[in-house]
Amino acid sequence: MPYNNLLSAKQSPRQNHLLDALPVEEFERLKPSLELIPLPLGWAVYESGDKQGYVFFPTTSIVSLLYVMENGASAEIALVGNDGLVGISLFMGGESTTSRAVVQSAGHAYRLRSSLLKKEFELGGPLQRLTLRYTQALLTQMAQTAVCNRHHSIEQQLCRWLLLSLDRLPEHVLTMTQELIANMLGVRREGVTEAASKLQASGIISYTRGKITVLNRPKLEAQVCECYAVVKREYDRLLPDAIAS
Amino acid sequence: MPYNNLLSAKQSPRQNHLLDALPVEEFERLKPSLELIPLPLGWAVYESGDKQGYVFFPTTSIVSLLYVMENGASAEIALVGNDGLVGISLFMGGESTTSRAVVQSAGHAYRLRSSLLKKEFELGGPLQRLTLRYTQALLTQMAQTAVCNRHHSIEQQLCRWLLLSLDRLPEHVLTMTQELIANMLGVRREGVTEAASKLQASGIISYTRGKITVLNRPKLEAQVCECYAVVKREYDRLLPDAIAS
DNA sequence: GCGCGAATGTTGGTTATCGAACATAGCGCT
DNA sequence: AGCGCTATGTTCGATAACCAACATTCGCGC
Repeated sequence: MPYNNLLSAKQSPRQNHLLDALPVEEFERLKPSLELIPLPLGWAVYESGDKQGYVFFPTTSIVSLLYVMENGASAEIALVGNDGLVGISLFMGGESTTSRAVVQSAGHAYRLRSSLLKKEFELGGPLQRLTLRYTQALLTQMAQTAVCNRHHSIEQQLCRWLLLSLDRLPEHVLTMTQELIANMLGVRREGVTEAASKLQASGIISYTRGKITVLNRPKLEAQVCECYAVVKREYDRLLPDAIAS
Repeated sequence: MPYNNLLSAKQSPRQNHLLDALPVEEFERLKPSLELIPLPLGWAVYESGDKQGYVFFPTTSIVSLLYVMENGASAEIALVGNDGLVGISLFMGGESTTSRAVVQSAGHAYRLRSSLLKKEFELGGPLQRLTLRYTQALLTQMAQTAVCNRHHSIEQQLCRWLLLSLDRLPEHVLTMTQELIANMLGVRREGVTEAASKLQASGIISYTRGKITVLNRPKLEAQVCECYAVVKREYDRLLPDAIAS
């Protein structure tokens, strides 16, 4: 049963930057098939190797792309929020990926049948241009994740992760336990506890069980490694129309 | 001045798997513009932020995509050899990337004017399909690099790196100092020395100044972390026609 | 065949992160 | 209001990789 928000797609702008950046004509073609659905925390949008029937354009949710190792340990590859879409392998031609996509922050997303997006993509128009540019931005995020994993401390990585998440949320508050953050970053929970308490001591964040509030974003940005800015600049460069408010 | 190898393009197969996988018609369109040129060791095919006039299809060379940090430290993001092409940002729409591309193993590559590739890409035919699938494979490699950087020891990463390089070379010999490998992996040279001497002690490799010979590939494969196989499987899955001999 | 420079080997001390085990405390539920 | 679960805090030793300085040795060019 479709939601009645369905009809209001595009009514409130900035729901999803990719959709917003589509010219009216293209958007109108997709609109009847876009369904706004809730994404519950922890839901696996897809598993490694899954063929996906739908792609998702998050509005208020954040989806984490992560790889789960044979021994169960995991590492986040990239974050997708209202700046992008989940399911690029559809139009990249692979139909599936080696990573999982898990809802990291509950919220909503527009769902679209894969076949429809693929058809629109193959027209070679604005949607193709946008999704490919988005994919390049995602690529940069992955590359920088690799760099950050190699060279930076847990504290710096936590800062990067907080900022990336914050940019994709309407609030300054993250609903997220330290345990979950540790899974994302691929480190131990204790490491996150230590880093988080330092940030709290500096007055940059405050947290209680499962809720993290960013109190002083400028200070957070002063503390983060270069990786955050590199990724942000690249998103801004590649998707200006999808970002300029 | 074009090389006379130019005329012999496609005469010796398996030079570059992407080019080889193109249907005759598409290949014939590009053929007159493909120039086989030497890529000298250490040459920067492009720098971070460069707009690229050419794309490169390596035949016997390997190009390393790496990010150089503000403090000069670096980390490899991915390897490109005769399985792919250097310069995907061209058709992804960004025209440039945040990473550098450096020749890691000297050899040759076909060079093609960016404008020509872009034109062919925009036709939406087999070349688009192939390059996008290749990009997804590259994406998997990047993701797995991030995972490996997070979770695996220097020795495991060295094994992965050796195998990835080996797969892209005609020989079982790598011309590469430990210092350079350390730069690629983003670790200290001493760490590589230690890992390499362990591998040598096990009879898996042997090396003298700047030359590494893989003596026992099965043993090397038994030692490597899962990251190698994940990447290899994904390349095989996404580009079967470009790989089946 | 010699020597210089580059590549490799070695050492001791330092740090970040891990791993495991356990202590405390806040939230939500009844 | 209190209980219990779950989130967070803390400790210990172990380890992998770092950093810096130095020793050795190979191979290329003269």
